[in-house]
Amino acid sequence: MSLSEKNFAFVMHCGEMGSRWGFNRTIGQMCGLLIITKNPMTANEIADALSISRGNVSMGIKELQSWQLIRVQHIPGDRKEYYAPAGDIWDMANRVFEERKKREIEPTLTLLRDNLLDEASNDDELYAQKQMGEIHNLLETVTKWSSELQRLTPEQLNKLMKLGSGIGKVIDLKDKIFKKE
Amino acid sequence: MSLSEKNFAFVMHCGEMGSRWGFNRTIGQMCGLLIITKNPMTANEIADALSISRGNVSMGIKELQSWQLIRVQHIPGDRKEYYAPAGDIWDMANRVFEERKKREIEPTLTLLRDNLLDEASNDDELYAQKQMGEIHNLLETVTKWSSELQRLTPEQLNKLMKLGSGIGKVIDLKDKIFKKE
DNA sequence: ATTAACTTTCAATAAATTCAGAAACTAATG
DNA sequence: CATTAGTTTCTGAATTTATTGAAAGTTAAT
Repeated sequence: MSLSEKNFAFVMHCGEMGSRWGFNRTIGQMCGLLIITKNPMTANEIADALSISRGNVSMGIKELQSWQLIRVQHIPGDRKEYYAPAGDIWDMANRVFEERKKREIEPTLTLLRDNLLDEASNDDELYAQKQMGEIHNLLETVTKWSSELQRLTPEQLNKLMKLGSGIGKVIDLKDKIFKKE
Repeated sequence: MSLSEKNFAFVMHCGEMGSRWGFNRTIGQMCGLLIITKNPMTANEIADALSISRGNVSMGIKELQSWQLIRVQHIPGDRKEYYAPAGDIWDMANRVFEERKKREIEPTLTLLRDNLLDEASNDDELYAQKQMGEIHNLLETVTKWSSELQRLTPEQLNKLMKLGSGIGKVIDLKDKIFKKE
């Protein structure tokens, strides 16, 4: 079974975006392919569909599993492993987001925390620490926020978004309520 | 003037994170360096501080300017260009975020919009389109949300965050209000 | 108009990443 | 336990990306 032109274009696009999203081209393609393919696929089918080596597929599978983006399925009486996306689009996006947070934010937070523990011993260090403090705050805020948001279902999120002229209003809203109650 | 050990560690860390944040090692280092250095620096000072070539610094500057992360300053009676961060940490983070949205989300949105215009001509395409539709929704939501959030000052954001046990509550809040008013 | 101070560009090279394909491994089957 | 169907690991080649340093470009002062 080979891909329609449009579906193929999508898969190739996923490849091009792959590295921006945190993995590499092949892995991006594999991910896109599995998402738009109704039935789980074997490693060989993936290799054929994308014209890449079997070994490469194996590596890619390992990587996608480490991101928790795909899962293995077995078909009774068949020894092959079948791969499918792990969860719906929303789930997958959350996982990517989570993983990227781990890679892009957490290491820096750790370093900054350490660094901020020590006293600054001169003017340059004082200024540097001030700036690092700012970054630290920012990253903590982003982290907290994203975990709040991830708790919401897409529906809740949509609701929230439709609040009107911006989330800023919500703050006023909240103030109003606290006055009333 | 050379960096203290701690500041140097920070700059090197920025380098290591550089590629994760969307640029490369050198550019990450340059960005970190300029952020923690109180006074604007010349290209040569940057090259010295990081032990990289003058040409490389020039490239890096161009790139950082394209991200709108640094700006040039002139000192009267001095022909050299002095570089400094453009804005505070919050501003810079917003710019990085904005730029990454442009690179990581917008191209996909464009492709998906195109792809979703056509009728699916068979079962496989139908399923694929359903999935692409999901991705499209997700990305639109993320895009809208992030622009809402970026309008807020850090203070507003903090206020919002302190709403208590999660932003989810705000939705209930909103429902309550609509009943009342 | 020439020089000096500085910046940018670009071709050559170095370094890192990706990938195919072969070899090694694992587990089910007879 | 030997065979076979399947998966994983590894190596070096190819590709891509980053970096240098020299040459070209720019600008301001003399």
